[in-house]
Amino acid sequence: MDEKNGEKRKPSNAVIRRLPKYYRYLQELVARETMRISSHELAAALGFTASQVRQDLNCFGGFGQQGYGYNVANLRDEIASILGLDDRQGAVLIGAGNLGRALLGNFDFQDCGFVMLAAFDINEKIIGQEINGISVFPMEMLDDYSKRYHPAVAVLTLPPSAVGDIVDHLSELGYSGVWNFTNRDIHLSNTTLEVENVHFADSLMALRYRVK
Amino acid sequence: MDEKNGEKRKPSNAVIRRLPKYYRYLQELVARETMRISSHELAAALGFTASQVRQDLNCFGGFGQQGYGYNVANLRDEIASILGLDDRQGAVLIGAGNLGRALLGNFDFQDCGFVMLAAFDINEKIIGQEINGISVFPMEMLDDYSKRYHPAVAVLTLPPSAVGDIVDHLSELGYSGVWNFTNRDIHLSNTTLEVENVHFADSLMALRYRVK
DNA sequence: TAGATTGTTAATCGATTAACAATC
DNA sequence: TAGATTGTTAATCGATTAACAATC
Repeated sequence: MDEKNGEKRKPSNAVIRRLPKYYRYLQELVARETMRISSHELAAALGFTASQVRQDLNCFGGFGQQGYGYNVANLRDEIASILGLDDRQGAVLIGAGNLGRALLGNFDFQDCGFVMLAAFDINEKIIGQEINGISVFPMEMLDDYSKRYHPAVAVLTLPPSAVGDIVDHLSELGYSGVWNFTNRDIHLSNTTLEVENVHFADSLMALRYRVK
Repeated sequence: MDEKNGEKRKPSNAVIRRLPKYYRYLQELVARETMRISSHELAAALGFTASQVRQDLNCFGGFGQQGYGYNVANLRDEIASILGLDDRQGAVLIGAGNLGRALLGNFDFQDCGFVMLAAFDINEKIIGQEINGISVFPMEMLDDYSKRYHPAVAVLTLPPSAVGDIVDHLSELGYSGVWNFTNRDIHLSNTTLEVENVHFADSLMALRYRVK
């Protein structure tokens, strides 16, 4: 096979994490009706280097044209497709407290390639509510619901104390990813569950270090 | 001077971002009354390598002891001190919507070396409320308040459309950092303002890529 | 003392940057 | 065509890993 068929080299994590930034900026350019952009311009706007931009994009294919640059709308679409944003997967939210409700109310899951299907909570006062069109079901219904609708991803916005072994359980239920807002890192090697940790505290501590 | 006085080499960003993870885990160990830990154990718990752990820590000093390892409580304190968690700086929150209120209500700013002083909003219904002991003032009071109390950091939880040139203004007001939850990247080179971007969308898109 | 584990230097690996021929 | 800019290879830089003498 000799590593020549299909895509070039497997994109590193660093590359993947830059893709949303390209996407977001290209989206802006489309809105402003900009037609073309060079790797230099793109780099300048995002604080990267032109080399880096070209290297990044060439992990996935040659989207540019010599002497011209990149077609903005086309590149935006290509990156959307690489990330999977052109195809929506189901998601549920577990823990409809303040943060959970803030996400349900304000965050655009569709933009990120997901459809928010339902929320689950243990709090009687919250169960039965509808937030931005999403119903909050009792936690006991999670299993049945998951088996019926097969959501791909669970958003964990419950208190750290309530996490327990829910992650293993989600894996058993067939989830393929977890967006983890609980204040504990989840790193499993034994399952195929993809975990994306969002650590507010880590982020703020890094800022604390820098403002000393 | 020859780069031999004081700390060894300047810690890279990658190192800084691992410090909160060490800190968090050491905090747990202290709670469990574990006395000592080796670089191997620490590495295993966090998914790093022992070499990496020792390299990281030795950016700041030799906190261990041959044949023994590291004293848990001592190392925890050292890292807290490096991050600045042993000294609190003032912070204000700008935009007391859902996300802002979720942070005010649930997030422990003290743990991260800050004291939340006040919140600001333009919404009449929110102004005057008190959330977890923090008063919400009208946006117009931000300037006076900042000049009087000199908070170090502003937490930006306002809608992207409302951001405008607030960041430049904060810089003028003497802020030294911004914790940015608005969905636009802020990268300035001209000011000394430290910016920490929290990008939910980028994070979820990265997960979307991995669950394909 | 013998065993364990650090601090630190050297080797490796991977990611970023530079350079340039290809070509629109 | 001449100028611009890509795709890609090579060079550099930085971060991670390995190795081991120092030493508790």
